[in-house]
Amino acid sequence: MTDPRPTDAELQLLRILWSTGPCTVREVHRRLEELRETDVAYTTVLKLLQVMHDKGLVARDTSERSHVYTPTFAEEQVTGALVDDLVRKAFDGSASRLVMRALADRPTDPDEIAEIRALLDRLEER
Amino acid sequence: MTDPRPTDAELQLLRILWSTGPCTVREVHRRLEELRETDVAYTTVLKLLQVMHDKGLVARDTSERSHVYTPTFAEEQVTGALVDDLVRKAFDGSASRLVMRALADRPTDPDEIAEIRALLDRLEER
DNA sequence: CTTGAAGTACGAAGAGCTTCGTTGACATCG
DNA sequence: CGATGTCAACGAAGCTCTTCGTACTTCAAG
Repeated sequence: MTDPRPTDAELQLLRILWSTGPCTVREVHRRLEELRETDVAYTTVLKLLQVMHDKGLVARDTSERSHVYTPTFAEEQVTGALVDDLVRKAFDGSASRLVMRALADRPTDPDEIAEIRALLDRLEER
Repeated sequence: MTDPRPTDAELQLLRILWSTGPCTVREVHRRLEELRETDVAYTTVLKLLQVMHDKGLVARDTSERSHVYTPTFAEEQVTGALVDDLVRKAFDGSASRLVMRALADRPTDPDEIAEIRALLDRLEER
């Protein structure tokens, strides 16, 4: 199992793949350009996806001329790994310290607060 | 105001400065080597601190021959900026989504859960 | 005054990330 | 068939980050 921690540019493409489902390079490129304002060369996206394939971050179906790319890790796995990484490097391994910092000095929706409470309830049941 | 987002190596040094207080290069180097197992060249730490000074991450007192370095940002500011960054890049700007991910699939101390609840209470009072 | 220790400054190498141009294969339409 | 458009592959350039060696400065001890 490879390390499921993408770089920034890779994460951006993964987010497109997660939300859209399996895509050709052309589709990813189109979605990327409409997401950002700026232009991006087609070959930039192609190369990035090839690199991601080498790293094991995406699988590809080459049966058609236009290859189709799919994420190999679920979104929860990848974002979880990124959170782990930050917890380790910036919060001495304490996830709760990260949580406190994420909530402090930030307006948070009451509904979301309730949702977090519900999760805490579930956690305490073990 | 410069961007208070350090790289990984820079963060490691900042953490030493935050916990120990203003330090000379020599002191940071010693603390770093005892923190990690591996050896690090003295000039590596020196160069890193110089780069951090150029970026505005640390201030230095050059009145003595051994310069003394101090963080220019508080720990809360820097870790907060890192959290912001991750929230933006991986969670579509939703801090609560990051919180949920940080708590899911992770054994969390009951005391810490209580602490988070207390914070949520305080947040809701506004 | 000379020598050695401790310090700073500087340049450069190597790695990884991001971007893109060029090339060659392949299909499609006239 | 030949021109045109689409695609994958590849290499390379430019950037940042990290690491370290070398050279220069300063100070103190003999």
